[in-house]
Amino acid sequence: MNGTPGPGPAGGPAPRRDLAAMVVPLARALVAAEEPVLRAHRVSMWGYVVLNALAEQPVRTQAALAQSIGADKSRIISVLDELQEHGLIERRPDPADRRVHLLALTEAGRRRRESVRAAIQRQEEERVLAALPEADRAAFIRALRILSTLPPEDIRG
Amino acid sequence: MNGTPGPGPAGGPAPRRDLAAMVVPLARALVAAEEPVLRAHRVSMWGYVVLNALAEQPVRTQAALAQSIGADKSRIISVLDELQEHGLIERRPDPADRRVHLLALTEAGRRRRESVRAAIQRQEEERVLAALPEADRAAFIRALRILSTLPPEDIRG
DNA sequence: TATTGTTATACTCTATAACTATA
DNA sequence: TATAGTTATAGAGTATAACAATA
Repeated sequence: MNGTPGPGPAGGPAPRRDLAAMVVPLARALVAAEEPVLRAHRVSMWGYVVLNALAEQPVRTQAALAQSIGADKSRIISVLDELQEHGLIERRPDPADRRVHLLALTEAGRRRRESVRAAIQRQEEERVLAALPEADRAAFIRALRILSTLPPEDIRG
Repeated sequence: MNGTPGPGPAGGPAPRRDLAAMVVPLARALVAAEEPVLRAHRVSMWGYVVLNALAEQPVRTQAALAQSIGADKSRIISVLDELQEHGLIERRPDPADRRVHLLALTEAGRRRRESVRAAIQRQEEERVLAALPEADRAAFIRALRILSTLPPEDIRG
């Protein structure tokens, strides 16, 4: 309700809520906001995560892909199955080691990812970033970029 | 690895990852960082959320409390049981309406919440905010404060 | 009949552990 | 024997629905 909640006139360090207490609800809201967009584009949340991962770092084995998105290797299998059925990725056995499946985006996959991304980011600009003082937007995104790529160990201690 | 990933020289709007793709991993890392602190203070994550909620808006019914923290009323019951066992909150039947239980922090609860909060925020200053350019820190917190209190409907559309 | 707190049930995710095929 | 991918099982967390007491 008010801008500076909390302790009285005594002063002291300006009180703030814990970062987690602010970031977690924001994360939930952002994910919820993506859901209708993803549905409209016929892609699941994990499917979109995988499309992004493959677009950012072209080829990899399934285990490496899983690790890069913080998932278990068993968890992404149904996701890959579905993406493949829809023609968005290719899975081809590696001639050099027939145990591994080489992963690659198809052209359709690349296009799909682009249109989902455009729709999501447009919504973010209009509904999220627009709520911020214009002078703070760049700093906010800069901070997010830094913190989201910080190794979790650095944060845990 | 590099500051400005992505598309080549063509230009266009500076590419960025989706906000959700940055905020979700950050949220996970922040929660993971709180866990050892909470364990050391013998409070569960949900317990701490409840202590904070009660400290910020003193008295309320269980249903209202649940709603204020985005949980189902059935989900907080075991949490309240445990906090009460530990003497951190009081649950007293409302004389005016004997269906409702009036909730209140005990003095021990208030103190416990304060020490957990101090420990968590100290860690956040040292490990998270310290990673940001100093000029960006205030803007980052300002932005979080605004966005985390934005009604989810405003974000979803 | 509607509402508060509670308990019981079901469902969704996720992690773990077995299994196969290659190496 | 060790590893990549897959499948099956089990566990945690959450939501939904039924219940008793009170209004």
